[in-house]
Amino acid sequence: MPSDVAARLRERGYRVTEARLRVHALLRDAGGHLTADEIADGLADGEDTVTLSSVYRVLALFEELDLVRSTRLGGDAVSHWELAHPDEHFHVVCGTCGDVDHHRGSLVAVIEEHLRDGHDFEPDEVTVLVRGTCATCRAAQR
Amino acid sequence: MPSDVAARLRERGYRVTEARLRVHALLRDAGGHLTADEIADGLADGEDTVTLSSVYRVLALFEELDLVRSTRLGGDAVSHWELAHPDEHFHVVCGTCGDVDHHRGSLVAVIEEHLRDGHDFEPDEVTVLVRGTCATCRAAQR
DNA sequence: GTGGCTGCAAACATTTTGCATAACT
DNA sequence: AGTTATGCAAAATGTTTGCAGCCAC
Repeated sequence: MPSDVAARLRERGYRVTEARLRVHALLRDAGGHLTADEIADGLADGEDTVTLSSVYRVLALFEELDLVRSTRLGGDAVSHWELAHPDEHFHVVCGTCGDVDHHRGSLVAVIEEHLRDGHDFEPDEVTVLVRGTCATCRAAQR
Repeated sequence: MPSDVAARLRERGYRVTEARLRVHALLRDAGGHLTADEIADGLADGEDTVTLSSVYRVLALFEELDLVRSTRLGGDAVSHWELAHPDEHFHVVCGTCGDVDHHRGSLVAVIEEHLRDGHDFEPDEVTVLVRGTCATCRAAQR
């Protein structure tokens, strides 16, 4: 079951190009959390390349189409990108090894409900980011 | 009851300077969420000024001393800064009027407990950011 | 007086943009 | 063929850094 980027693009009147397909494929294969730079590097395959600026343009389009999501892991200046999964999840980042985990939970729903009911605030987007130390790194420290 | 920045600085061997006192005072008076640029502007008082680079250096030091906290409100590239309050809270940002609210809750504690007990992950820092539309702006839309 | 702080300007890193060429439809 | 997307280079943005002089200690 190929994720149908092509169809999604055509459907919205955008062209199906090499660059777009390759960026999407790389994000899918890598399993998430690449920077624009890493994507450009990862696509530098001998002759064929995708420029950094094109990577940014592709990612901006994909975000508009809800195909990818950008996050700011770490206090960093850099954005990280991953394929958009419909199920809500939040990021757990280990500050030592840099590993990133996805956690699913009812948490986001709880926050939304609380704000909607208790504060008449309509939530659009809820971001939860946890930084700390993972089990493996903690074991190594001892 | 003056927030004793001076004492905190001396205690750690840092000097008590005009620039540091003024940055702290501005953050306290503004009640939070200023960018480095806004701080520099806010301190441009006739003759006396604090350079943008100094603002950044002061903020970096304050963050190390746990006097301030930086957050990335919005998908923005800019950092916002506020005095560090000991009680956990998270940010609720209205995308229409730009207003920022603080909410307190047991939520952060719940997340931490879940990760610690269920996943052997030691959380350092939990960031929760909600974007949406506030009551006032929703009323105006109708 | 001395060493840490500041201002200034220049460097840096990330992301965006203008324009001519290449490529999808 | 027509128009959109790409590459390249340059600009814009936010933040950091080197260095000489200044100020808190």
